Amino acid sequence: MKSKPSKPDAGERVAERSPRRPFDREAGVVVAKDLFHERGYDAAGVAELTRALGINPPSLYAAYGNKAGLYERCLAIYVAEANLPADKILTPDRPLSEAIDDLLRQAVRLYTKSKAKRGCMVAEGMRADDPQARQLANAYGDAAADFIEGYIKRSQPHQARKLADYVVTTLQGLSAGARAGRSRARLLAVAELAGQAFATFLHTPDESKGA
Amino acid sequence: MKSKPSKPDAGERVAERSPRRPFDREAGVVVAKDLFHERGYDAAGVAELTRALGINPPSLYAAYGNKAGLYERCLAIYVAEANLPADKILTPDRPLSEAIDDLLRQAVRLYTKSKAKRGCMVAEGMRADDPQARQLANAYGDAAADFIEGYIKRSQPHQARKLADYVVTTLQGLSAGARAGRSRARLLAVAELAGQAFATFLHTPDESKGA
DNA sequence: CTTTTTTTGTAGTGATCACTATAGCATTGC
DNA sequence: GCAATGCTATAGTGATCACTACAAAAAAAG
Repeated sequence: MKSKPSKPDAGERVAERSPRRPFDREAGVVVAKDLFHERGYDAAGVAELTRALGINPPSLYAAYGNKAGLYERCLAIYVAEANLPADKILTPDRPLSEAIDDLLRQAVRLYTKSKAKRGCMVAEGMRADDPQARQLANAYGDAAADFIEGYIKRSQPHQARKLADYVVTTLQGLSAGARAGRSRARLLAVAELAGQAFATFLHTPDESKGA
Repeated sequence: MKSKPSKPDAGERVAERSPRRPFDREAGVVVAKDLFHERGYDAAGVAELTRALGINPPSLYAAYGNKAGLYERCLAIYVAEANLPADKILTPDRPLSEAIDDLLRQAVRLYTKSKAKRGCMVAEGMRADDPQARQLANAYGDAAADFIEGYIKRSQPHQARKLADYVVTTLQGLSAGARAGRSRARLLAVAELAGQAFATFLHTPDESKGA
């Protein structure tokens, strides 16, 4: 993507002191993020986005490059907002099973916080029809999965991947359930079950036959 | 793979390459089902469908009503094909935890059987952007969830819903994982964990606070 | 045979998709 | 003030969406 070069050798004095603010780009990203979260990448059209931002299509493309560029920035602030602060939940000073249980519960609370914005924006973005959007979301999803695996590996180096896969799969299922309209209470019950299940995994050595 | 003639006295003459030959509706549904499964309802366009069926749009609409109507028939034969024969797996004569474990494992095998047709067609259809398609898929998804819940209720009448939610959530997570390209081995490991977790749920009384 | 019904192919419907060329307008440097 | 600059809105790009009017052609009915 391009940062901001308007011309190759034009004057470098580009409005650094009093930047005219035609429309707030950052605020626009927030609005677009909510719309992407609510409708999904594919269903959220450019016309709908520009209407929500109160701008016209050329302004969107001038500011963010294209639809995927705007989506990229939306994803960035979605994870930066730390709605599910994995680094705050998965801390080394608490028992592994307790941390994972907390992660799952807080995930459910996040996924069901808003009636409109259900589920995890990253997890849902990973299933977009547009390959570019999918790749963008996958990057964040993979990073989250690696983070979880790395955290588990501290306590359970042998089956960290398997356990991380279990957590990620559960999170994806919870996100799907939230998107399908399942109530917070029911999803919390599932998270609770998964959490206590995870605790039992740590007590059983490893009876899998592999694949 | 034509098993039943559409018309009793239509004769068996199946023109090989006639410019105007009637097309096999049943076979068309099978082809469309694969395409819907592979690309998803929204991404599978009518033009793509008609190209795959070797027909033109008017034939599709004359035969199936509209795109959603074709999708409905595809879903019907998808579940009728009994790729995941829940009624064969969840039988009353076997232990509950064993049956659930078997269900999860066979689900993973089904979801990862084809490289192109990943995941569960019903679960993925439940997240289509088109509300009609979503409703269609939801009908089958809810039926499956009710079936699982009813089966669990035989052995565990008190927490059947919670346990069924856990199983359904896990299935949705596995389908999402398969769709994301996660390997069969890793998903099978997750199914195994979820299966043994489910077994532990049956031994613990019920420490949940309910919803 | 002729007539009717069915079913196909050609072609095109308006709507919406992401995206942009162009020009108007406000701000900025001089 | 005056041109240069940058952002805006109007309007429209071709492509694709689901869907269909129409008529030729094949099969069925008489």
